[in-house]
Amino acid sequence: MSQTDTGKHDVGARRTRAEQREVTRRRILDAATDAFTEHGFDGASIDDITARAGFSRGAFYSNFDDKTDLLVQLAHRRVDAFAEQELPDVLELPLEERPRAVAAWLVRQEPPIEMLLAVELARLRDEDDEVEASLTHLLDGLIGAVDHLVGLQGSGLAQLPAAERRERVLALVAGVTGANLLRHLGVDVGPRTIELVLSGILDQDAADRGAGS
Amino acid sequence: MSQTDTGKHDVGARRTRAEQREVTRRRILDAATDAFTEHGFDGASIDDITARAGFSRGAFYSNFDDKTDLLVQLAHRRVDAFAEQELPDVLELPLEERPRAVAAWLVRQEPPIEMLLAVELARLRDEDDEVEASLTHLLDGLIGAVDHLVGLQGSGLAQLPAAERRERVLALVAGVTGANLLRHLGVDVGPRTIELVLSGILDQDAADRGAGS
Amino acid sequence: MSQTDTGKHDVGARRTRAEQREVTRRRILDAATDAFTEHGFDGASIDDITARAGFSRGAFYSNFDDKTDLLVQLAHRRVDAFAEQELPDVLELPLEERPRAVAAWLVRQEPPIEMLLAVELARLRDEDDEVEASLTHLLDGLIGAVDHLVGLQGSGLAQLPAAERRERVLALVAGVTGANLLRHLGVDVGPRTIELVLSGILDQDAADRGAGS
Amino acid sequence: MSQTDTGKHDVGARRTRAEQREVTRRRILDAATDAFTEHGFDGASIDDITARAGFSRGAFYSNFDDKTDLLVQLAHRRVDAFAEQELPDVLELPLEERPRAVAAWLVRQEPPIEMLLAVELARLRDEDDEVEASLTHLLDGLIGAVDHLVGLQGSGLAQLPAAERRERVLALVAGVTGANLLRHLGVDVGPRTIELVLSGILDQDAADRGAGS
DNA sequence: TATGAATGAGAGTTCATTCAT
DNA sequence: TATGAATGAACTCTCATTCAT
Repeated sequence: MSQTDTGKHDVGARRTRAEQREVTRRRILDAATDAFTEHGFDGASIDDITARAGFSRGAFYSNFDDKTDLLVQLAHRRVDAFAEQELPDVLELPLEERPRAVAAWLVRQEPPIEMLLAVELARLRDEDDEVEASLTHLLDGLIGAVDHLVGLQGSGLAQLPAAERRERVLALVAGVTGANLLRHLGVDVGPRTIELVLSGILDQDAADRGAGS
Repeated sequence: MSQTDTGKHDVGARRTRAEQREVTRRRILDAATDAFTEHGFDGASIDDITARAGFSRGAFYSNFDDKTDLLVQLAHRRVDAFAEQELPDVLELPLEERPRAVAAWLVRQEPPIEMLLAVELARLRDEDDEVEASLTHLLDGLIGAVDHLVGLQGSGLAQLPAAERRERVLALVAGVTGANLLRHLGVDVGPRTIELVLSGILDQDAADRGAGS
Repeated sequence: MSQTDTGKHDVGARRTRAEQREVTRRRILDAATDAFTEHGFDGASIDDITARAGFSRGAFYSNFDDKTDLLVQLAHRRVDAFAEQELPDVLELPLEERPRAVAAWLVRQEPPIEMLLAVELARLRDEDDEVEASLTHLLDGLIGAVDHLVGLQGSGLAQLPAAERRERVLALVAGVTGANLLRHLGVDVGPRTIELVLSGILDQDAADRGAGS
Repeated sequence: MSQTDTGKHDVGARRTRAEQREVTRRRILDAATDAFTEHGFDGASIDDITARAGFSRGAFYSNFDDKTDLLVQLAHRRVDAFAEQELPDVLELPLEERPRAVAAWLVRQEPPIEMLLAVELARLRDEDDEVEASLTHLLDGLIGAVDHLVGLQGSGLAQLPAAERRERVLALVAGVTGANLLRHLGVDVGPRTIELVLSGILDQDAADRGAGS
């Protein structure tokens, strides 16, 4: 959005400026993550967010267009972070242990703020095209990352027809999303629960049976 | 959504005061369901809700303590409605068709507003004991209904140890919840996806494998 | 203040309509006195008042035009009660004891709600002619009663010129009003304080000196 | 709330902001004085007050916590103003002229809003500790100022025992307060009335008589 | 006469946003 | 870039009042 780069006088001071700006942006985004988790998008005020970050409200408007822009930037950032992280090296494990390994990895993805952001983006999408794009980007990023993970399985599922494979991926995302939501609500959901969800989907036999129906 | 005519002078039925009050309450609750789905709890104003219901703002405060009370009442009502409805008669079906039948039933549970209400209740629970109780009631109701459904399977899962059975139930709730959330976000999730989630959990073999690990 | 006697259909004594109405009015006026003392005119709601009286808000509008009317009626009632009560028989006392007797009597006039009512009436007088009349009536009643009391002194002050006598009366009213106000505010004002105020005004010598200046 | 100035660029035009803020505060307090006098505390709306001051409603909340805070600040300000002003130099006058001089000074203390503020503070004192403190401060300030004035008399009253002196002071405050209240209600109370009240209290003979009883 | 559901104006307050500094 | 005073729209909630019962 606001890339600025007013680079006219490229002295040494300029890089410091850009760096400082980046630090400010990051601190506000971090504070926003906390505030949104705690009070929701509407419930978190700009004042609350900037105060957490140690700034006045003015700093916010020097770095973001408005509150919606903050949401969009935050969503982008979360997708990028999600996509960039290390995936578990499941290929080295025997087939029957893979679900557990994937489950453990997914559970580690906390806090599950992505979906809360997504819900807000969905609410605002009619008012702003950029929001719509951002929501799509967020969902595609999540689904794509899981799809990539499934592709690593090396056998069976990797060779499923595209449509069936997408069903599997969506089922995985749904299961993990739901489990995270339940945890967010205070329900005691352990890795075992997620394993249960995953094992059925990843299992070749179940897959066959499902594909056959 | 189902705007009963505002005809105050009903044809034949003269309503008692209590009945009229109940009608008003129900229409406001219906309107709130729509408004919350569309704009979220914070985003939906009392004015919006009462206008949808065909009343003035004051009618709301004549029937509810405040906005939080509305949320609590709505949650109760949804749980009750969920618990009271007909469960699919899966026992008449062959084993392999049961997941699909259950999936179809679960998909029918629209709109999937329960979890959105739950998220708001979770946000408010620290400020109000009644909210905390309401959230617990809501979750227990959902989990209990699914548990009851699982008990109807008549074989296999019904005889699992309590702990394992609870894991299965939570996994089912997580899967369906997540799928509904994805649909809410505009992702094209069909019954087939939910079947995939369910079949693995309900499947006896997968169950054995899961329990054995 | 709670007369209770919930028995709406009286067993023995069947009251006439007019009597019942008068009872309702009186209970509401009593409740209003308490509520105004506690929360002020604006701060006391019709609901609060009627609930204290054991009625619903509808009973209020069956007996009074509106809230302003209640204020007017209450003011009238207080003046009447003030005027009707027994005045202290100061003539039997020696001159130097009279101030104390009058002070004791004045202190007994609690709660000092008349002036609080007067302040509200003064605020509303521009909007309603009846209010203006009511305020005049209230003040004339108070001043008149004190004037009458002064007249009882039998000597000295009773024969002062009208203008000077009015000054004396106003000074008395001011002193007592102020003392009551201070008590209302929690200041520890005893009868001795009021005696001090009165003795100077009632005292013939002080009067002469005052008139001579 | 008390963000001490960032004090970075501390030398040039930097006072403007703090000064401007102070101007705004003062104008709102002035407007509030008028509005409260006219409509009372409950009757004066924030909108009315800020509009009189030439600001928008938001300016109010930028300078005060809430309406109660405004009341508290206003009370403090009035006490300070009262305490800081010049007292009449009564020592230069002959004894018998002192009451009149004091009366004239007291009458000059307009508008007599202090007691109206006090009544509101008394109403709110149970809900807020700061209000309680403010009420005490207000009353102590008024009583203290009058006590100081009495001390200036130089003879007689200045040497009374503490208890008796306090009675005298309270009597003075009561008299003046009551007279101001009557004026507020539209009663024609002149300086002569106040003189009457005061002369009796300040008078040495009356004092003796009072002390002797 | 008394009830209480419903009305709707208006209050206090919050908060995203602007802009002079 | 960052500050924070000021704006003003929008919100929740209160309450005097009406009216069908």
